[in-house]
Amino acid sequence: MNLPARPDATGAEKEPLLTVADRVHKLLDRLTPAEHKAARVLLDNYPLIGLESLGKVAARAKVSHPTVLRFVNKLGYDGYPAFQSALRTELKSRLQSPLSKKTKHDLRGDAPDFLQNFADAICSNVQQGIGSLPRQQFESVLAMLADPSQSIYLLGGRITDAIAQYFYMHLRVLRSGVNQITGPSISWPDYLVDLDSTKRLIVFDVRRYQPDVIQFAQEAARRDCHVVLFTDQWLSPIASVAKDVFIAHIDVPSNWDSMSAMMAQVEALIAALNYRDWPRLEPRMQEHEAVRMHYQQIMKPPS
Amino acid sequence: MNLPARPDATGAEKEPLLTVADRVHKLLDRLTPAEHKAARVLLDNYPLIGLESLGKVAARAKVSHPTVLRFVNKLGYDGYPAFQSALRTELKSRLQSPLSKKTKHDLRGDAPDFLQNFADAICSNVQQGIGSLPRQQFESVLAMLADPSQSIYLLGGRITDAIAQYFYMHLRVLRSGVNQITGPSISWPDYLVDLDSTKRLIVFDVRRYQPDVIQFAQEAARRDCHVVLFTDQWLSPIASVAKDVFIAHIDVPSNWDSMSAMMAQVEALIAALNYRDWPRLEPRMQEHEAVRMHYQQIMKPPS
DNA sequence: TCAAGTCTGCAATATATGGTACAAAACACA
DNA sequence: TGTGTTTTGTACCATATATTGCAGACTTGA
Repeated sequence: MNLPARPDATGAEKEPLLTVADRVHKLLDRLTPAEHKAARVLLDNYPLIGLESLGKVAARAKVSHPTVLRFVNKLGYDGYPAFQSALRTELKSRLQSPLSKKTKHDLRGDAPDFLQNFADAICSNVQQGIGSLPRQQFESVLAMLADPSQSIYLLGGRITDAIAQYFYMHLRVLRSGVNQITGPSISWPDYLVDLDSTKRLIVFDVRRYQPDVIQFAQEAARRDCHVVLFTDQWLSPIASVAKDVFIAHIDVPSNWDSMSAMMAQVEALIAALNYRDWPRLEPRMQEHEAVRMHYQQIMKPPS
Repeated sequence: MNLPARPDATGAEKEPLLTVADRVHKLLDRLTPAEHKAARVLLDNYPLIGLESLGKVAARAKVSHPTVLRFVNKLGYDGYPAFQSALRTELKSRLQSPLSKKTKHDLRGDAPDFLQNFADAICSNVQQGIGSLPRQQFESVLAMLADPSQSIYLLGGRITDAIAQYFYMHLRVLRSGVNQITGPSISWPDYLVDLDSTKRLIVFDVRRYQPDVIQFAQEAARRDCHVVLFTDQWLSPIASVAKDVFIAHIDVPSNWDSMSAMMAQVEALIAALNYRDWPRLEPRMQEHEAVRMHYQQIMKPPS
């Protein structure tokens, strides 16, 4: 699925396609002797030396600080920090895809496969989102979900509402006392009356953080309601009032964010809850299944 | 979170081999709340965030500079530069071993546990689901989604309805003529009147295939409506009447199925659609954004 | 409720770092 | 050898960054 050359409307897209090393190679012969020394040191210790300070690099190359700086400017970066930033982003993508053939693709001008990149990015997000779960927090939320005496309220934003609903549908089967807050936000305050220290609010909020969701969560927290937040790596403002925060990366090579990692976290919670409390849950789930089957029967017109 | 008896290897600890992440995990529980936030930010963006400046990390974690510094000191490093230096050395060795094997395991020194298995299973599903997309079919569905003259109807089952909603929320922004079929299934037949050969039905159905969904899709197909199906590897009965079928694996080590791979497919479609038709979509999306912002403004009570 | 202790951000400070101006050095060419 | 140009390092400055002290905020336990 090599999508055709993308209309360059967003700009700033071309720069990252060239790695720092690429740029160095390209103008290696046009460099002055002292700058050449700096370039060699960079290439020989690529890329980590570039993350050291300007002075360290200069010392290693046995040239003066300004020489290194001039070299970096010639590479096309607006200052040493910009250069370091470019290195970091490069390093980031290299770390994410262990089988890093990316550079080769780029060098050849080969468009890397769009779908494959996309899948890789999502996997990376999923691994990150599940790997970084602090176990203690995970356990405590699990205990909370397992305790039927603690009523649970679920709320999501415009996009994340689907995740909230997904979670809701599962929790409904597993326990009682689960509520989904839906409808126009003007009607949400009705729920606030119920939200006190004996209740739990699970809220989803990702970037372009939604004012009405934030306000609701803050108000709930003010009423001593235990707030559990699912958010992205840039943290919703709700994070400061939430007792538990689950972070999932949502960035993928797209104009849209990806909720897959967040979904995975939710699914992990559901799976763990099941695993943990199976003896207690089994009868309830079987009954659930039986009731649903029976209901389907009586709804079906006799044919 | 090793749900089955945790191995909890108590081997002799090799001090010098402790990675930064190891240290963080070790004293995660002993950290103060603000320090905990810093730790989370570090782990969630590990390790590159640690190479940013103290201030950047503090800002990201929404705590003060000194808090981050105190956290770093607790880790056992003599100042922030020392901490960064440790990260660089660690990164260096990781970059040298080409197949950076199972980072998560190494970082924790743990046996693979429940969560890790879960994440691996999901990733495998995602890769499979996206890798196996026939490109021609992908392209044709893409063209269909891009054509505003073809009205689209979305339908999901009990669990997959959340995915349908998720897709709907995105498509709504990208184009007009998108409808979500919701509510009790008894009311769905109303929609059938509209479904003819000029309309497209996108239906989600996974195992325990839902009779009402199946029946609706079959009836739509009989009326010459082009049906696109998202299903699992065991194929919903709808597959036989659908013009396009997307298959996602849904099995994970859990009593519940995982919709993550299906979600990833949907997100890939959205991303590709964006990528492909960006020039045409951009004005619409910007207007969408502007309208939403403006609406938020006028809804906000003057304070 | 109060008092002891802990935690945390603000502000001040010291230091490191990046950036610039300029002059010495090296070079090219007559 | 001299002159104009390029290259390079020194010295300086401005800013960013790390570090420390302290006081207010918060928690804890009686």
